[in-house]
Amino acid sequence: MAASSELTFLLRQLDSVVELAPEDRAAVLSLPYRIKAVAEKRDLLREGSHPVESCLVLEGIVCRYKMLSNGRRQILSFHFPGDMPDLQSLYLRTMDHSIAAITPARVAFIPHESVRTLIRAQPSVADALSRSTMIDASIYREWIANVGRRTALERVAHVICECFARLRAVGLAKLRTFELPLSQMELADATGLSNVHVNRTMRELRRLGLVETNSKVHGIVDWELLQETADFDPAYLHLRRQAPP
Amino acid sequence: MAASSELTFLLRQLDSVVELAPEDRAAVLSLPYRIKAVAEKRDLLREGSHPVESCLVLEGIVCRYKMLSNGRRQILSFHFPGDMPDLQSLYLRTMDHSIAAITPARVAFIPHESVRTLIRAQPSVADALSRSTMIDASIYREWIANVGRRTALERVAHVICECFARLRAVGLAKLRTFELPLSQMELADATGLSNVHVNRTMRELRRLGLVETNSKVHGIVDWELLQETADFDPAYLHLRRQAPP
DNA sequence: CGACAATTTGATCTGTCTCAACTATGGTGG
DNA sequence: CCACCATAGTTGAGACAGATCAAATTGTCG
Repeated sequence: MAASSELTFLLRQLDSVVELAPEDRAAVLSLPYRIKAVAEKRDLLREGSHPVESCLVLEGIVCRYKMLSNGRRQILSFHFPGDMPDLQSLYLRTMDHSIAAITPARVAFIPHESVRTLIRAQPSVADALSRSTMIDASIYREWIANVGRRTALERVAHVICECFARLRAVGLAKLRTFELPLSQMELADATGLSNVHVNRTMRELRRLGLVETNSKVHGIVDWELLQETADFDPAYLHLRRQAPP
Repeated sequence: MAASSELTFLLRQLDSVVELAPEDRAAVLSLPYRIKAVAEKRDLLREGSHPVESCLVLEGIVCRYKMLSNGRRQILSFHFPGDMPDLQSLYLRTMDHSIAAITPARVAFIPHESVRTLIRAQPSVADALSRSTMIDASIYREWIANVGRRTALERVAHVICECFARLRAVGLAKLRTFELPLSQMELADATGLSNVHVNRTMRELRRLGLVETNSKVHGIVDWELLQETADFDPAYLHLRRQAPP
Protein backbone atom coordinates (compact mmCIF):
# COMPACT_ATOMS: atom_id res chain seq x y z
CA MET A 1 0.00 0.00 0.00
CA ALA A 2 1.54 3.29 -1.13
CA ALA A 3 1.52 6.45 0.99
CA SER A 4 -2.08 7.06 1.97
CA SER A 5 -2.58 9.43 -0.91
CA GLU A 6 -5.73 7.43 -1.53
CA LEU A 7 -7.40 9.23 1.34
CA THR A 8 -6.97 12.61 -0.31
CA PHE A 9 -10.29 11.78 -1.92
CA LEU A 10 -11.85 11.95 1.50
CA LEU A 11 -10.18 15.27 2.16
CA ARG A 12 -11.55 16.66 -1.07
CA GLN A 13 -15.04 15.67 0.02
CA LEU A 14 -14.66 17.08 3.53
CA ASP A 15 -13.29 20.23 1.97
CA SER A 16 -16.47 20.74 0.02
CA VAL A 17 -18.28 20.60 3.35
CA VAL A 18 -16.08 22.36 5.90
CA GLU A 19 -12.67 24.05 6.27
CA LEU A 20 -9.98 21.78 7.75
CA ALA A 21 -6.75 22.74 9.54
CA PRO A 22 -3.45 21.15 8.42
CA GLU A 23 -3.24 18.95 11.51
CA ASP A 24 -6.75 17.66 10.86
CA ARG A 25 -5.78 16.81 7.31
CA ALA A 26 -2.72 14.99 8.56
CA ALA A 27 -4.80 13.01 11.03
CA VAL A 28 -7.21 11.97 8.31
CA LEU A 29 -4.39 10.96 6.01
CA SER A 30 -2.84 8.76 8.66
CA LEU A 31 -5.94 6.57 9.01
CA PRO A 32 -5.27 2.89 8.37
CA TYR A 33 -7.25 1.33 5.56
CA ARG A 34 -7.44 -1.55 3.15
CA ILE A 35 -8.39 -1.24 -0.48
CA LYS A 36 -10.92 -3.41 -2.23
CA ALA A 37 -11.85 -3.51 -5.88
CA VAL A 38 -15.53 -4.20 -6.40
CA ALA A 39 -17.03 -5.39 -9.66
CA GLU A 40 -20.03 -3.78 -11.24
CA LYS A 41 -23.35 -4.70 -9.57
CA ARG A 42 -21.64 -6.40 -6.66
CA ASP A 43 -22.69 -5.70 -3.11
CA LEU A 44 -20.22 -3.95 -0.86
CA LEU A 45 -22.33 -4.38 2.24
CA ARG A 46 -25.50 -6.30 2.70
CA GLU A 47 -28.67 -5.49 4.64
CA GLY A 48 -28.61 -7.28 7.98
CA SER A 49 -24.83 -7.41 8.27
CA HIS A 50 -22.75 -5.95 11.12
CA PRO A 51 -19.85 -4.03 9.61
CA VAL A 52 -16.73 -3.23 11.67
CA GLU A 53 -15.28 -0.88 9.08
CA SER A 54 -16.53 2.22 7.31
CA CYS A 55 -16.01 2.48 3.61
CA LEU A 56 -14.81 5.35 1.48
CA VAL A 57 -15.43 5.45 -2.26
CA LEU A 58 -12.23 6.02 -4.21
CA GLU A 59 -13.35 5.32 -7.75
CA GLY A 60 -16.65 4.55 -9.43
CA ILE A 61 -20.26 5.05 -8.46
CA VAL A 62 -21.84 3.32 -5.50
CA CYS A 63 -25.45 3.28 -4.33
CA ARG A 64 -27.48 2.37 -1.30
CA TYR A 65 -30.63 0.42 -1.93
CA LYS A 66 -33.40 -1.58 -0.32
CA MET A 67 -35.21 -4.60 -1.67
CA LEU A 68 -38.90 -4.73 -0.84
CA SER A 69 -41.01 -7.80 -0.29
CA ASN A 70 -42.65 -7.50 -3.69
CA GLY A 71 -39.22 -7.91 -5.29
CA ARG A 72 -38.90 -4.27 -6.14
CA ARG A 73 -35.80 -2.25 -5.55
CA GLN A 74 -35.48 1.32 -4.36
CA ILE A 75 -32.18 3.13 -4.69
CA LEU A 76 -31.75 5.47 -1.74
CA SER A 77 -28.69 7.48 -2.73
CA PHE A 78 -25.73 7.67 -5.05
CA HIS A 79 -22.16 8.02 -3.86
CA PHE A 80 -19.15 9.34 -5.66
CA PRO A 81 -15.41 9.30 -4.97
CA GLY A 82 -14.74 10.94 -1.60
CA ASP A 83 -18.08 9.89 -0.08
CA MET A 84 -18.32 7.65 2.96
CA PRO A 85 -21.63 5.91 2.42
CA ASP A 86 -21.83 4.10 5.73
CA LEU A 87 -20.78 6.41 8.51
CA GLN A 88 -23.98 5.29 10.18
CA SER A 89 -22.52 1.86 10.84
CA LEU A 90 -20.39 3.56 13.49
CA TYR A 91 -23.56 4.00 15.51
CA LEU A 92 -26.06 1.47 14.20
CA ARG A 93 -24.97 -2.11 14.54
CA THR A 94 -26.96 -3.70 11.80
CA MET A 95 -27.32 -2.46 8.25
CA ASP A 96 -30.89 -1.56 7.34
CA HIS A 97 -30.05 -1.45 3.63
CA SER A 98 -27.43 -2.69 1.20
CA ILE A 99 -24.66 -0.87 -0.61
CA ALA A 100 -23.62 -1.87 -4.12
CA ALA A 101 -21.21 -0.76 -6.80
CA ILE A 102 -23.00 0.56 -9.87
CA THR A 103 -19.82 0.77 -11.92
CA PRO A 104 -16.58 -1.09 -11.22
CA ALA A 105 -15.32 0.64 -8.09
CA ARG A 106 -12.40 0.91 -5.73
CA VAL A 107 -13.21 1.34 -2.08
CA ALA A 108 -11.13 1.92 1.06
CA PHE A 109 -12.27 0.21 4.26
CA ILE A 110 -11.32 2.01 7.46
CA PRO A 111 -11.74 0.27 10.83
CA HIS A 112 -14.47 1.76 12.99
CA GLU A 113 -12.09 1.92 15.91
CA SER A 114 -9.69 4.14 13.98
CA VAL A 115 -12.49 6.47 12.95
CA ARG A 116 -13.69 6.66 16.55
CA THR A 117 -10.20 7.49 17.76
CA LEU A 118 -9.84 10.14 15.09
CA ILE A 119 -13.18 11.66 16.04
CA ARG A 120 -12.14 11.90 19.69
CA ALA A 121 -8.75 13.38 18.91
CA GLN A 122 -9.80 15.90 16.27
CA PRO A 123 -13.05 17.65 17.09
CA SER A 124 -13.14 19.51 13.80
CA VAL A 125 -12.88 16.26 11.87
CA ALA A 126 -15.76 15.01 13.98
CA ASP A 127 -17.67 18.13 13.03
CA ALA A 128 -16.90 17.62 9.37
CA LEU A 129 -18.15 14.05 9.50
CA SER A 130 -21.25 15.06 11.43
CA ARG A 131 -21.92 17.76 8.92
CA SER A 132 -21.43 15.25 6.16
CA THR A 133 -23.97 12.95 7.81
CA MET A 134 -26.45 15.78 8.15
CA ILE A 135 -26.07 16.59 4.46
CA ASP A 136 -26.78 12.97 3.67
CA ALA A 137 -29.98 13.27 5.66
CA SER A 138 -30.88 16.45 3.83
CA ILE A 139 -30.47 14.65 0.53
CA TYR A 140 -32.75 11.89 1.77
CA ARG A 141 -35.39 14.46 2.56
CA GLU A 142 -35.16 15.89 -0.91
CA TRP A 143 -35.52 12.40 -2.35
CA ILE A 144 -38.66 11.76 -0.32
CA ALA A 145 -40.16 14.89 -1.83
CA ASN A 146 -38.84 13.99 -5.27
CA VAL A 147 -40.36 10.55 -5.31
CA GLY A 148 -43.48 11.56 -3.40
CA ARG A 149 -44.63 14.71 -5.10
CA ARG A 150 -42.92 15.27 -8.41
CA THR A 151 -43.84 14.15 -11.93
CA ALA A 152 -41.70 11.69 -13.86
CA LEU A 153 -40.04 14.44 -15.87
CA GLU A 154 -39.21 16.44 -12.77
CA ARG A 155 -37.92 13.41 -10.91
CA VAL A 156 -35.50 12.29 -13.57
CA ALA A 157 -34.32 15.83 -14.24
CA HIS A 158 -33.85 16.36 -10.52
CA VAL A 159 -31.62 13.32 -10.09
CA ILE A 160 -29.50 14.48 -13.01
CA CYS A 161 -29.22 17.97 -11.54
CA GLU A 162 -28.20 16.60 -8.16
CA CYS A 163 -25.54 14.31 -9.56
CA PHE A 164 -24.14 17.10 -11.70
CA ALA A 165 -24.02 19.58 -8.81
CA ARG A 166 -22.41 17.08 -6.45
CA LEU A 167 -19.85 15.92 -8.97
CA ARG A 168 -18.91 19.48 -9.80
CA ALA A 169 -18.54 20.28 -6.11
CA VAL A 170 -15.73 17.74 -5.81
CA GLY A 171 -14.23 18.57 -9.19
CA LEU A 172 -15.43 15.47 -11.02
CA ALA A 173 -17.56 17.12 -13.69
CA LYS A 174 -16.57 19.42 -16.48
CA LEU A 175 -18.35 22.63 -17.23
CA ARG A 176 -21.32 21.27 -19.05
CA THR A 177 -20.57 17.63 -19.69
CA PHE A 178 -20.15 14.89 -17.18
CA GLU A 179 -19.86 11.19 -17.10
CA LEU A 180 -22.70 9.57 -15.23
CA PRO A 181 -22.85 5.92 -16.16
CA LEU A 182 -26.30 5.15 -14.78
CA SER A 183 -28.45 2.71 -16.68
CA GLN A 184 -32.09 3.57 -17.19
CA MET A 185 -32.96 0.71 -14.88
CA GLU A 186 -30.92 2.34 -12.12
CA LEU A 187 -32.46 5.73 -12.81
CA ALA A 188 -35.84 3.99 -12.54
CA ASP A 189 -35.02 2.43 -9.18
CA ALA A 190 -33.84 5.80 -7.92
CA THR A 191 -36.94 7.68 -9.02
CA GLY A 192 -39.58 5.07 -8.26
CA LEU A 193 -40.52 4.76 -11.93
CA SER A 194 -40.45 1.87 -14.40
CA ASN A 195 -37.48 1.53 -16.71
CA VAL A 196 -39.78 1.92 -19.70
CA HIS A 197 -41.09 5.21 -18.47
CA VAL A 198 -37.61 6.48 -17.64
CA ASN A 199 -36.70 5.74 -21.22
CA ARG A 200 -39.56 7.86 -22.47
CA THR A 201 -38.76 10.58 -19.98
CA MET A 202 -35.11 10.76 -21.05
CA ARG A 203 -36.31 10.99 -24.60
CA GLU A 204 -38.50 13.92 -23.61
CA LEU A 205 -35.63 15.64 -21.81
CA ARG A 206 -33.60 15.34 -24.99
CA ARG A 207 -36.45 16.55 -27.15
CA LEU A 208 -36.84 19.61 -24.93
CA GLY A 209 -33.18 20.38 -25.52
CA LEU A 210 -32.15 20.05 -21.88
CA VAL A 211 -29.65 17.22 -22.05
CA GLU A 212 -27.65 15.27 -24.59
CA THR A 213 -26.98 11.73 -23.57
CA ASN A 214 -25.43 8.80 -25.30
CA SER A 215 -25.84 6.02 -22.74
CA LYS A 216 -22.84 6.65 -20.49
CA VAL A 217 -22.16 10.33 -20.84
CA HIS A 218 -24.68 13.00 -20.04
CA GLY A 219 -24.25 16.49 -21.39
CA ILE A 220 -26.14 19.40 -19.91
CA VAL A 221 -27.41 21.51 -22.77
CA ASP A 222 -29.39 24.10 -20.85
CA TRP A 223 -28.52 24.09 -17.16
CA GLU A 224 -30.87 26.93 -16.27
CA LEU A 225 -33.85 25.34 -17.94
CA LEU A 226 -32.97 21.90 -16.63
CA GLN A 227 -32.95 23.17 -13.05
CA GLU A 228 -36.22 24.90 -13.66
CA THR A 229 -38.03 21.89 -15.04
CA ALA A 230 -36.54 19.78 -12.25
CA ASP A 231 -37.63 22.22 -9.55
CA PHE A 232 -33.99 21.97 -8.45
CA ASP A 233 -32.62 24.26 -5.77
CA PRO A 234 -29.10 23.25 -4.68
CA ALA A 235 -29.58 24.72 -1.21
CA TYR A 236 -30.32 21.28 0.23
CA LEU A 237 -26.83 20.12 -0.70
CA HIS A 238 -25.39 22.65 1.75
CA LEU A 239 -22.24 23.09 -0.34
CA ARG A 240 -19.69 25.67 0.68
CA ARG A 241 -19.25 26.77 -2.91
CA GLN A 242 -22.14 26.51 -5.31
CA ALA A 243 -21.73 25.02 -8.74
CA PRO A 244 -22.72 27.53 -11.40
CA PRO A 245 -22.26 26.12 -14.90
CA MET B 1 -40.11 27.39 35.38
CA ALA B 2 -40.22 24.28 37.56
CA ALA B 3 -37.34 21.86 38.00
CA SER B 4 -36.30 20.73 34.53
CA SER B 5 -38.54 17.73 34.75
CA GLU B 6 -39.68 18.70 31.26
CA LEU B 7 -36.49 17.29 29.84
CA THR B 8 -37.23 13.85 31.16
CA PHE B 9 -39.07 13.43 27.87
CA LEU B 10 -35.74 13.70 26.14
CA LEU B 11 -34.26 11.13 28.46
CA ARG B 12 -37.07 8.74 27.71
CA GLN B 13 -36.32 9.07 24.03
CA LEU B 14 -32.57 8.66 24.45
CA ASP B 15 -33.26 5.67 26.64
CA SER B 16 -35.07 3.96 23.83
CA VAL B 17 -31.91 4.41 21.80
CA VAL B 18 -28.97 3.87 24.13
CA GLU B 19 -28.14 3.20 27.80
CA LEU B 20 -27.22 6.33 29.77
CA ALA B 21 -25.20 6.63 32.99
CA PRO B 22 -26.62 8.67 35.91
CA GLU B 23 -24.15 11.52 35.38
CA ASP B 24 -25.17 11.73 31.72
CA ARG B 25 -28.78 11.94 32.73
CA ALA B 26 -27.96 14.70 35.17
CA ALA B 27 -26.09 16.64 32.51
CA VAL B 28 -29.04 16.38 30.14
CA LEU B 29 -31.48 17.50 32.80
CA SER B 30 -29.39 20.57 33.58
CA LEU B 31 -29.65 21.96 30.06
CA PRO B 32 -31.17 25.43 29.88
CA TYR B 33 -34.31 25.77 27.81
CA ARG B 34 -37.35 27.86 27.15
CA ILE B 35 -40.83 26.50 26.56
CA LYS B 36 -43.08 27.53 23.74
CA ALA B 37 -46.66 26.53 23.07
CA VAL B 38 -47.40 26.16 19.40
CA ALA B 39 -50.88 26.15 17.92
CA GLU B 40 -52.11 23.54 15.50
CA LYS B 41 -50.77 23.98 11.95
CA ARG B 42 -48.33 26.67 12.98
CA ASP B 43 -44.71 26.59 11.84
CA LEU B 44 -42.06 26.07 14.47
CA LEU B 45 -39.20 26.68 12.10
CA ARG B 46 -39.28 27.83 8.53
CA GLU B 47 -37.26 26.73 5.51
CA GLY B 48 -34.45 29.20 4.88
CA SER B 49 -34.13 30.32 8.50
CA HIS B 50 -30.98 30.11 10.63
CA PRO B 51 -31.92 28.69 14.02
CA VAL B 52 -29.67 29.15 17.05
CA GLU B 53 -31.58 26.69 19.22
CA SER B 54 -32.55 23.07 18.87
CA CYS B 55 -36.06 22.07 19.72
CA LEU B 56 -37.42 19.19 21.71
CA VAL B 57 -41.02 18.07 21.43
CA LEU B 58 -42.73 17.87 24.83
CA GLU B 59 -46.34 17.42 23.84
CA GLY B 60 -48.21 16.95 20.60
CA ILE B 61 -47.22 15.82 17.14
CA VAL B 62 -44.82 17.74 14.98
CA CYS B 63 -43.77 17.17 11.38
CA ARG B 64 -41.09 18.23 8.96
CA TYR B 65 -42.25 19.16 5.50
CA LYS B 66 -41.22 20.73 2.22
CA MET B 67 -43.30 22.81 -0.13
CA LEU B 68 -42.59 22.21 -3.81
CA SER B 69 -42.84 24.72 -6.61
CA ASN B 70 -46.10 23.23 -7.86
CA GLY B 71 -47.68 24.09 -4.52
CA ARG B 72 -47.64 20.53 -3.28
CA ARG B 73 -46.52 19.54 0.16
CA GLN B 74 -44.47 16.54 1.21
CA ILE B 75 -44.28 15.58 4.85
CA LEU B 76 -40.83 14.17 5.60
CA SER B 77 -41.24 12.79 9.10
CA PHE B 78 -43.38 12.80 12.19
CA HIS B 79 -42.07 13.63 15.64
CA PHE B 80 -43.45 12.70 19.00
CA PRO B 81 -42.72 13.83 22.56
CA GLY B 82 -39.04 13.24 23.32
CA ASP B 83 -37.87 13.75 19.73
CA MET B 84 -35.47 16.50 18.74
CA PRO B 85 -36.49 17.21 15.17
CA ASP B 86 -33.73 19.64 14.29
CA LEU B 87 -30.46 18.37 15.64
CA GLN B 88 -29.16 19.02 12.15
CA SER B 89 -29.33 22.77 12.72
CA LEU B 90 -26.32 22.30 14.99
CA TYR B 91 -24.30 21.58 11.86
CA LEU B 92 -26.23 23.05 8.94
CA ARG B 93 -26.75 26.78 9.13
CA THR B 94 -29.84 27.13 7.02
CA MET B 95 -33.00 25.06 7.24
CA ASP B 96 -33.73 23.11 4.06
CA HIS B 97 -37.28 22.36 5.18
CA SER B 98 -39.89 23.60 7.63
CA ILE B 99 -41.16 22.15 10.88
CA ALA B 100 -44.78 22.51 11.93
CA ALA B 101 -47.07 21.44 14.73
CA ILE B 102 -49.76 19.04 13.56
CA THR B 103 -51.64 19.14 16.84
CA PRO B 104 -51.34 21.85 19.47
CA ALA B 105 -47.86 21.27 20.88
CA ARG B 106 -45.45 22.26 23.58
CA VAL B 107 -41.81 22.52 22.61
CA ALA B 108 -38.59 23.22 24.50
CA PHE B 109 -35.93 25.28 22.77
CA ILE B 110 -32.36 24.59 23.87
CA PRO B 111 -29.54 26.90 22.79
CA HIS B 112 -27.13 25.33 20.32
CA GLU B 113 -24.21 26.43 22.44
CA SER B 114 -25.52 24.48 25.45
CA VAL B 115 -25.98 21.37 23.35
CA ARG B 116 -22.46 21.73 21.95
CA THR B 117 -21.02 22.08 25.43
CA LEU B 118 -22.96 19.06 26.62
CA ILE B 119 -21.73 17.04 23.66
CA ARG B 120 -18.11 17.91 24.43
CA ALA B 121 -18.45 17.16 28.13
CA GLN B 122 -20.43 13.92 27.92
CA PRO B 123 -19.23 11.67 25.11
CA SER B 124 -21.97 9.14 25.70
CA VAL B 125 -24.65 11.78 25.34
CA ALA B 126 -22.95 12.76 22.12
CA ASP B 127 -23.13 9.14 21.05
CA ALA B 128 -26.80 8.95 21.95
CA LEU B 129 -27.58 12.04 19.90
CA SER B 130 -25.49 10.77 16.98
CA ARG B 131 -27.29 7.48 17.15
CA SER B 132 -30.58 9.33 17.24
CA THR B 133 -29.58 11.26 14.14
CA MET B 134 -28.59 8.07 12.37
CA ILE B 135 -31.97 6.55 13.20
CA ASP B 136 -33.64 9.60 11.73
CA ALA B 137 -31.69 9.00 8.55
CA SER B 138 -32.71 5.35 8.57
CA ILE B 139 -36.35 6.38 8.80
CA TYR B 140 -35.86 8.72 5.86
CA ARG B 141 -34.51 5.82 3.83
CA GLU B 142 -37.53 3.72 4.67
CA TRP B 143 -39.79 6.57 3.61
CA ILE B 144 -38.03 6.88 0.26
CA ALA B 145 -38.75 3.21 -0.33
CA ASN B 146 -42.28 3.58 1.00
CA VAL B 147 -43.20 6.43 -1.28
CA GLY B 148 -41.17 5.16 -4.21
CA ARG B 149 -42.06 1.51 -4.44
CA ARG B 150 -45.11 0.63 -2.41
CA THR B 151 -48.81 0.64 -3.26
CA ALA B 152 -51.25 3.03 -1.62
CA LEU B 153 -52.48 0.36 0.79
CA GLU B 154 -48.94 -0.59 1.81
CA ARG B 155 -47.87 3.04 2.21
CA VAL B 156 -50.68 4.06 4.50
CA ALA B 157 -50.43 0.86 6.52
CA HIS B 158 -46.69 1.36 6.82
CA VAL B 159 -46.98 4.86 8.22
CA ILE B 160 -49.48 3.60 10.78
CA CYS B 161 -47.18 0.74 11.75
CA GLU B 162 -44.24 3.06 12.15
CA CYS B 163 -46.11 5.55 14.31
CA PHE B 164 -47.46 2.77 16.47
CA ALA B 165 -44.04 1.14 16.94
CA ARG B 166 -42.35 4.44 17.73
CA LEU B 167 -45.03 5.58 20.14
CA ARG B 168 -44.92 2.24 21.93
CA ALA B 169 -41.15 2.45 22.21
CA VAL B 170 -41.44 5.62 24.29
CA GLY B 171 -44.47 4.41 26.21
CA LEU B 172 -47.04 6.60 24.48
CA ALA B 173 -49.25 3.90 23.01
CA LYS B 174 -51.37 1.31 24.73
CA LEU B 175 -51.34 -2.31 23.81
CA ARG B 176 -53.51 -2.18 20.75
CA THR B 177 -54.98 1.28 20.69
CA PHE B 178 -53.21 4.56 20.26
CA GLU B 179 -54.05 8.13 19.67
CA LEU B 180 -52.72 9.41 16.39
CA PRO B 181 -54.53 12.57 15.47
CA LEU B 182 -53.44 12.78 11.83
CA SER B 183 -55.93 14.10 9.33
CA GLN B 184 -56.28 12.27 6.05
CA MET B 185 -54.77 15.27 4.33
CA GLU B 186 -51.66 14.89 6.46
CA LEU B 187 -51.52 11.18 5.84
CA ALA B 188 -51.76 12.03 2.14
CA ASP B 189 -48.87 14.48 2.29
CA ALA B 190 -46.79 11.89 4.12
CA THR B 191 -47.45 9.11 1.65
CA GLY B 192 -47.41 11.08 -1.57
CA LEU B 193 -51.07 10.27 -2.28
CA SER B 194 -54.18 12.42 -2.70
CA ASN B 195 -56.44 12.92 0.30
CA VAL B 196 -59.30 11.29 -1.57
CA HIS B 197 -57.29 8.18 -2.18
CA VAL B 198 -56.11 8.05 1.42
CA ASN B 199 -59.74 8.11 2.44
CA ARG B 200 -60.50 5.11 0.24
CA THR B 201 -57.40 3.35 1.45
CA MET B 202 -58.30 3.82 5.11
CA ARG B 203 -61.70 2.46 4.29
CA GLU B 204 -60.06 -0.59 2.75
CA LEU B 205 -57.85 -1.08 5.82
CA ARG B 206 -60.96 -1.03 7.97
CA ARG B 207 -62.81 -3.37 5.63
CA LEU B 208 -59.90 -5.81 5.80
CA GLY B 209 -60.22 -5.78 9.57
CA LEU B 210 -56.74 -4.38 10.20
CA VAL B 211 -57.56 -1.14 11.99
CA GLU B 212 -60.45 0.60 13.66
CA THR B 213 -60.32 4.31 13.40
CA ASN B 214 -62.70 7.08 14.34
CA SER B 215 -60.87 10.16 13.10
CA LYS B 216 -58.49 10.84 15.97
CA VAL B 217 -57.92 7.47 17.52
CA HIS B 218 -56.55 4.53 15.67
CA GLY B 219 -56.99 1.05 16.99
CA ILE B 220 -54.88 -1.80 15.72
CA VAL B 221 -57.17 -4.78 15.22
CA ASP B 222 -54.72 -7.25 13.73
CA TRP B 223 -51.12 -6.16 14.28
CA GLU B 224 -49.60 -9.20 12.60
CA LEU B 225 -51.68 -8.84 9.48
CA LEU B 226 -51.24 -5.08 9.42
CA GLN B 227 -47.46 -5.43 9.46
CA GLU B 228 -47.68 -8.00 6.75
CA THR B 229 -49.80 -5.93 4.41
CA ALA B 230 -47.58 -2.92 5.14
CA ASP B 231 -44.38 -4.87 4.44
CA PHE B 232 -43.31 -3.47 7.80
CA ASP B 233 -40.11 -4.67 9.47
CA PRO B 234 -39.24 -2.59 12.55
CA ALA B 235 -35.52 -3.29 12.14
CA TYR B 236 -34.98 0.10 10.51
CA LEU B 237 -36.11 1.83 13.71
CA HIS B 238 -33.08 0.36 15.50
CA LEU B 239 -34.93 0.24 18.81
CA ARG B 240 -33.29 -1.32 21.81
CA ARG B 241 -36.48 -3.07 22.76
CA GLN B 242 -38.92 -4.13 20.12
CA ALA B 243 -42.61 -3.41 20.43
CA PRO B 244 -44.65 -6.59 20.20
CA PRO B 245 -48.32 -5.94 20.85
C1' DC C 1 -77.51 26.61 16.35
C1' DG C 2 -74.59 27.95 12.69
C1' DA C 3 -70.39 27.70 10.18
C1' DC C 4 -66.21 25.93 8.78
C1' DA C 5 -63.27 22.01 8.28
C1' DA C 6 -62.72 17.13 7.52
C1' DT C 7 -64.54 13.03 5.69
C1' DT C 8 -67.04 10.41 2.36
C1' DT C 9 -68.77 9.13 -2.08
C1' DG C 10 -69.34 9.16 -7.16
C1' DA C 11 -67.77 9.87 -11.92
C1' DT C 12 -64.28 10.62 -14.98
C1' DC C 13 -59.63 11.24 -16.54
C1' DT C 14 -54.68 10.44 -16.98
C1' DG C 15 -49.86 9.34 -15.95
C1' DT C 16 -47.48 5.61 -15.49
C1' DC C 17 -47.17 0.50 -15.57
C1' DT C 18 -47.13 -3.90 -17.77
C1' DC C 19 -46.32 -6.92 -21.33
C1' DA C 20 -44.14 -7.87 -25.45
C1' DA C 21 -41.36 -7.37 -29.30
C1' DC C 22 -37.58 -5.41 -31.62
C1' DT C 23 -33.03 -3.07 -32.01
C1' DA C 24 -28.68 -1.34 -30.71
C1' DT C 25 -24.42 -2.16 -28.11
C1' DG C 26 -20.58 -4.24 -26.20
C1' DG C 27 -17.96 -8.11 -24.65
C1' DT C 28 -16.23 -12.96 -25.44
C1' DG C 29 -14.39 -16.83 -27.41
C1' DG C 30 -13.46 -19.40 -31.52
C1' DC D 1 -11.67 -10.52 -36.87
C1' DC D 2 -16.03 -12.00 -36.84
C1' DA D 3 -20.13 -14.62 -34.92
C1' DC D 4 -22.48 -14.91 -31.00
C1' DC D 5 -24.66 -13.78 -26.79
C1' DA D 6 -26.14 -11.03 -23.13
C1' DT D 7 -27.50 -6.71 -21.61
C1' DA D 8 -29.47 -2.19 -22.23
C1' DG D 9 -32.26 0.77 -24.86
C1' DT D 10 -36.45 1.66 -27.76
C1' DT D 11 -41.14 1.47 -29.27
C1' DG D 12 -46.14 0.17 -29.30
C1' DA D 13 -50.65 -1.17 -27.32
C1' DG D 14 -53.51 -1.79 -23.62
C1' DA D 15 -54.59 -1.84 -18.65
C1' DC D 16 -54.97 0.17 -14.18
C1' DA D 17 -53.80 2.64 -9.87
C1' DG D 18 -54.47 6.72 -8.34
C1' DA D 19 -55.58 11.80 -9.52
C1' DT D 20 -58.95 15.24 -10.23
C1' DC D 21 -63.28 17.48 -9.93
C1' DA D 22 -67.52 18.07 -7.70
C1' DA D 23 -71.02 17.35 -4.37
C1' DA D 24 -72.95 15.47 -0.17
C1' DT D 25 -72.37 14.27 4.53
C1' DT D 26 -70.53 14.43 8.90
C1' DG D 27 -68.19 16.21 12.57
C1' DT D 28 -66.65 20.00 15.74
C1' DC D 29 -66.38 24.03 18.13
C1' DG D 30 -67.50 28.81 19.26
